[in-house]
Amino acid sequence: MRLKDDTKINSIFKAATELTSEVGLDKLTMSSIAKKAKVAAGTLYIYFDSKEQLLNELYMHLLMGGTLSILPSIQHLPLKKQFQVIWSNVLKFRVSNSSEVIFMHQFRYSSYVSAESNKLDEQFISFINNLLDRGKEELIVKDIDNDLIIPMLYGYANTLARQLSLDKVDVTDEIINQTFSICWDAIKS
Amino acid sequence: MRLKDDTKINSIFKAATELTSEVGLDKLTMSSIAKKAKVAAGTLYIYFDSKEQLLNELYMHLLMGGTLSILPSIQHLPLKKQFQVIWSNVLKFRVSNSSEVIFMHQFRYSSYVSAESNKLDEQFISFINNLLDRGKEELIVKDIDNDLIIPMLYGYANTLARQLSLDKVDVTDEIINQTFSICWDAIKS
DNA sequence: TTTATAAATGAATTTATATTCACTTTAATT
DNA sequence: AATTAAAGTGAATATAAATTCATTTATAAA
Repeated sequence: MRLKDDTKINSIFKAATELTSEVGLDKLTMSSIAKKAKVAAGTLYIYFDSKEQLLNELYMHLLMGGTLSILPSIQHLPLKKQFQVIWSNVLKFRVSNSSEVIFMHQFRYSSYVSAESNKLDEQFISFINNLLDRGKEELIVKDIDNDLIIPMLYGYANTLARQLSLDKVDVTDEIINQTFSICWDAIKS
Repeated sequence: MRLKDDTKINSIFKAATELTSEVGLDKLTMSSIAKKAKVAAGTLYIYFDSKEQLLNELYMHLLMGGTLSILPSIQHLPLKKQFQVIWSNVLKFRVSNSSEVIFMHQFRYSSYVSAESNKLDEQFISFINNLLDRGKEELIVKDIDNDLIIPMLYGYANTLARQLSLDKVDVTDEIINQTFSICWDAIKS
């Protein structure tokens, strides 16, 4: 008997990601994914139960391979340095993977998103939460509810990366330093 | 002869806005808009050429009635105060008009958005640009490219307002002050 | 009142796209 | 090499939603 071909899932994911960044999530069709991935439309249903499942799997795949894997084991570094490493990684990753970021952004606010996808998202938030709490203990982070701080980091990263990608600016060290100084001044006490 | 009924456009806009916040832009259908607005499906096509036009008109309507009208005539106030007034207005408006904000957010990143809608958007950005430039002249704002600063303000406002709405937190003066201190520390030199 | 004209209706049509399925191909197992 | 079970195909089907249009209704003007 024949076995499933893992590289095929990659082509499917790649096709869906690129198409979304080209035409938008709302114009993304199963046939166009199939065509771009060079498989038959029916094949998509061997690997995924539905369009909804395909998109959720893709989202979780990108979240794990990208944003989450970025959280390095940097527990030993001083807090500010940890934030800086994360900021730099997130920004560089996002700008050099702009199709992925566009897909994630559009998917994140669509009605396709499942409970499971949502849960995975919270892992990243939770990591930042811990970092902020420690910063407050060390008295170097403003004593403001994390729920009021995190949207700044999250919203800024999203919006900035999207803008830099669209403008095809490449992320120099100067840009990283300048934008990080904005972030850090925002949250430091 | 019979005349068009302006209140009908309002019901249509209201229905489309609320439905988007309930089910998402990608599940928004012309029939559901018609049903909720208590008009026949065909009636929508008397007022609008297409779904695309309806959504763009709605977006521009919200942008003008909401975000843009928020920019007050406060030219006489000191710069920091101007930012504070705008921040407070934007936040309060966004949280108390969460359906509108959800619609605008989902529409903004959809493929429906027309060149005209895009252009209107830039008015707001341009106002902030001027404010930042003056801040730099007065040496109270960081000497960093506006394109690196604005995404912070814009992304933070979006993400924060969305979060506050979802959590049904109401915008107290304390929240406004705390979040504004985050913004201001971020951009002040 | 009557007339004329445009608004309003909603069922019918068109169009688009997710999903299925009868069939073909592939490759692991015997 | 033969067997067989699952992958792969793509045209056909089902479904859903945008748009049209023949008809009815409301109202401004005569």
